[in-house]
Amino acid sequence: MTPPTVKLSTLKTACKNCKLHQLCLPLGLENNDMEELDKIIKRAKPYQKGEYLFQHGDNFDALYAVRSGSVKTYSQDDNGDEQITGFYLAGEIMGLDAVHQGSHPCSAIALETTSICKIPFDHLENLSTQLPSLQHQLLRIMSKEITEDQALLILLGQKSAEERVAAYLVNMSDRMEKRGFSPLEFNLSMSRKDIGNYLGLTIETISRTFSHLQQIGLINPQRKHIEIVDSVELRRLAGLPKIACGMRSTA
Amino acid sequence: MTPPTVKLSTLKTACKNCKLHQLCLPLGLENNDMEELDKIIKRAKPYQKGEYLFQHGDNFDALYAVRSGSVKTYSQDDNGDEQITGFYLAGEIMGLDAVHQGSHPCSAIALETTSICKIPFDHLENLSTQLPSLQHQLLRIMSKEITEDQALLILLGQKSAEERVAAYLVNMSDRMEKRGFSPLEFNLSMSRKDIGNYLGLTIETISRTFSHLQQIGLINPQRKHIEIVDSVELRRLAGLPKIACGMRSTA
DNA sequence: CGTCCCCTTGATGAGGGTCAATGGGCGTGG
DNA sequence: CCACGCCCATTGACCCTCATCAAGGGGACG
Repeated sequence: MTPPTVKLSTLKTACKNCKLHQLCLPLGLENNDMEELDKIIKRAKPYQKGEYLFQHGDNFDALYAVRSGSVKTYSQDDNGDEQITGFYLAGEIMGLDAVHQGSHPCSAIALETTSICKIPFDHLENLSTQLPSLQHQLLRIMSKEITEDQALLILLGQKSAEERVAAYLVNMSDRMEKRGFSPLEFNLSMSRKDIGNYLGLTIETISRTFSHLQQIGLINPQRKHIEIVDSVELRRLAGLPKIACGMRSTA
Repeated sequence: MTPPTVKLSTLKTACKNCKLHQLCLPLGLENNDMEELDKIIKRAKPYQKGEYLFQHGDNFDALYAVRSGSVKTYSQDDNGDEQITGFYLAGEIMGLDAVHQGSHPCSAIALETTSICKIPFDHLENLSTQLPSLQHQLLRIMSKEITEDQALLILLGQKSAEERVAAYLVNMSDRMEKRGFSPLEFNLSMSRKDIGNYLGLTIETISRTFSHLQQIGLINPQRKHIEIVDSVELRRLAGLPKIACGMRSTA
């Protein structure tokens, strides 16, 4: 099932009333600090599927936190080759890579109807000097982004197609669970093509690998809907014996 | 030529007298702010080739800035697969990925005799709340790390062996130039094996690609010593028409 | 001078890319 | 409500790049 549609009333919820605040920037903030953060956050109308949040080269002025829905980000080089660098779910923050250049090095597109909290970066920086716990959390989130990119590097540099797909599914499963959804049955908002690009594989390989994982009884894919049949074995295949270890997780 | 050996006297140079400060953390700091930063930095004796700066799982308490020499960092997963995530030259900063977990997710090994500035992270965080320009620079450096990892993702996800190697050489060339060395003639401190691992290729493929690039008159590799014969064409092959664009650069 | 390690080069094969055809939802319009 | 068309996904056949296996060269260092 897709994440439940969010009523417009809840779209404007303040951070301290937002059920995501344990997954998001406010993590670790006192209540009154959270109110300060809340004051600078802008909540606009939802983006439709396929709509750009920002594009490569756009001036950077704010971070984007997913409130509901999902987003893909991709960078492209001068040849036009595109690489999806991340899928972002509720509570996750985009735009951290833009701080350095002052402009966005990648583009972000909504994968479904998606609502967003925009956090003006200059205000956030100012506030961070006054709230050490906010500065700390901001640094932690950037650090996590690095860790996740590096986990993806291992995947692309060292792993077979099957290992990559298994790791991807395990990662999505863990992230679904963190958001209160079933870890064993969920919908992927991204296409096979997107998954393939993200994992450095072609759409055909993704499709074949899904089929094979189904044949050996690990998953049961029905188009976008994924049922994980044998979570233990899937994790073993992914090379992640225990719980999540890298890629985009949360907290 | 390897970067010139640094006399011990210069090892203890304060930030404001360090010729690297335009490439390093102090970038953008006023002179007296730089002195504040300087007070918290620790400069230990050089690491020998092959020596660990820190290892996967070590408690995180400081960032590591390269003063001279070079370092490789690599992460490993539960299967023991290793992926080199970066090569760090003078002025570049390691350990940013450890902020999130509070322990190092990767290991760092000196590729040659290397001197380091250790920056205790709790002190740095405290100082950052007092010096907005330091906080800003810290965020910029973390952001740059993300951008560079994402450039490597494009390389691993989308590019052929030849394109990867060409991009790697162009990147090294640009970084050498930023440090005042010749961009057309320099020494690689890392082995072919390390380059291969970094680029998601085998040592044999690296060797063959070097040979081929030599045959078509783009480079002239003599073991560790690389001469770039046709920089323009090499950049074109790398898909980087103009100047540097991604991977680890500096500033 | 010998040994070790790193690098180079060649031969072979597999994993996954490419090309092509078919199937199945879903949205749109009649 | 149904029909059409489009897009996404699946599956098969073939091929290419790069990994693997193997052998040999050449510095560096004792």
